[in-house]
Amino acid sequence: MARAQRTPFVILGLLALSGRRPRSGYEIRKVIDTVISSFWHESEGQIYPALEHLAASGAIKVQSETKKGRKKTLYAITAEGRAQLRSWLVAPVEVGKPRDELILKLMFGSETEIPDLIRHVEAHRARTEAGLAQCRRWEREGIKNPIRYRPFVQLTVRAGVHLCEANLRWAEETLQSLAAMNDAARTINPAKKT
Amino acid sequence: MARAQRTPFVILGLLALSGRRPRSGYEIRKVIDTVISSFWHESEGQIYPALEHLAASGAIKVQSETKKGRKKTLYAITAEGRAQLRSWLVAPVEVGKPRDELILKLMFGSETEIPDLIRHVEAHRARTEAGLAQCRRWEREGIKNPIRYRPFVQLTVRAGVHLCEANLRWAEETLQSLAAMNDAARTINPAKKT
DNA sequence: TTTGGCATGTAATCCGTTACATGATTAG
DNA sequence: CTAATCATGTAACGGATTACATGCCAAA
Repeated sequence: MARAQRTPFVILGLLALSGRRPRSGYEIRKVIDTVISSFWHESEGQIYPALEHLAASGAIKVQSETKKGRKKTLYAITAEGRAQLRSWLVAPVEVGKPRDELILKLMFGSETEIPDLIRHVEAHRARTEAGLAQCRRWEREGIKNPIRYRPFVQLTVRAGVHLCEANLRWAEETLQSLAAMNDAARTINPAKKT
Repeated sequence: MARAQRTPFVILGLLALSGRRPRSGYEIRKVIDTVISSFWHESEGQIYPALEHLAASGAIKVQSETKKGRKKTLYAITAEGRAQLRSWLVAPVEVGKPRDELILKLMFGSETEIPDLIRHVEAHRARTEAGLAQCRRWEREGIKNPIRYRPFVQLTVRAGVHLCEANLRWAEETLQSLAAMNDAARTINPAKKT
């Protein structure tokens, strides 16, 4: 049996949150790679086939619209789709198998030069700082832009904050350890460049 | 172009760390789902094909061994394989696309009952506590079991500690928020069960 | 006028997953 | 004796990724 596919539920969830307003496939794509991009992604080529399949199964309904000669296919969630979404929401969370390439490369650190590892961790720190800044912005935005599902968005933003801060603390600690290891190595072999 | 495959490099890395001792496919599998399982996994069906491919390309060499009538195929890394490993190790880390189902379900929290969300977060907390306990054990083991690559393992263990602690803090905070939201909801609609 | 964003898709391919198959050995 | 572990694989399937294709509209 194959792994449970979650793309349809992401679509259902976003259509449910959008309330009575139907959305086009393009809009769903945009929402996925902006508002939920920090904890979820979908491949481009998955959205439209999933939309088609959901419409065929009755979980969403199509409302085509022609505005200014330009046709859009808009989708709205049905009662059936909402029921499907709920049964998925209450099902136990399937925890993802870990795949952390940075940690893997550190694990194999004895096979490479310390400065290379330092570069990797510095890049990680930079990415994390950007992520934390984004989370902070979202926290502030949430306060002055109240919406029905805002409290839940805040929960996810807080997760981002906690995780980014932990990553930052670890990065600092690791950078210090690596610097110390590098100094020790240079003491033994002074030919090495910093 | 397809996504860069990392299975061969994981194998190469583990063979490099094992020093002069060659390993069987079975041993590699065991190592993957024990010592690096907290930050990396490989599917069962990937190891043997990857091993075959690496042997064909010259990155590893086969050393068959027959011990007590039982044949084992042992592999050791070659100079060529070590060079391939190093060029991968110094290449920029490819950051994984996020897929956090728990956060996703929280995001859609307005479509379900608060107690269901609480169960999800509690399960997450339990998993995280187990992970943290494991990391603590590894930290202690590392101290009394010094090996060549131990400092690098410690770096990865520290990452686990930082991340687990952050997850725990977030879980506590979130559980409190959810409890408050649940109380508020029950005040409005007292028919709901706790 | 040309760039970029809106809008909807398709196709090839590869990665990864699960499940199954097979047999020997060792510990309880 | 039998259950677990050692040991090596294979096959099918499906999901995911990337890249490409197409065309309209608005703004610079």
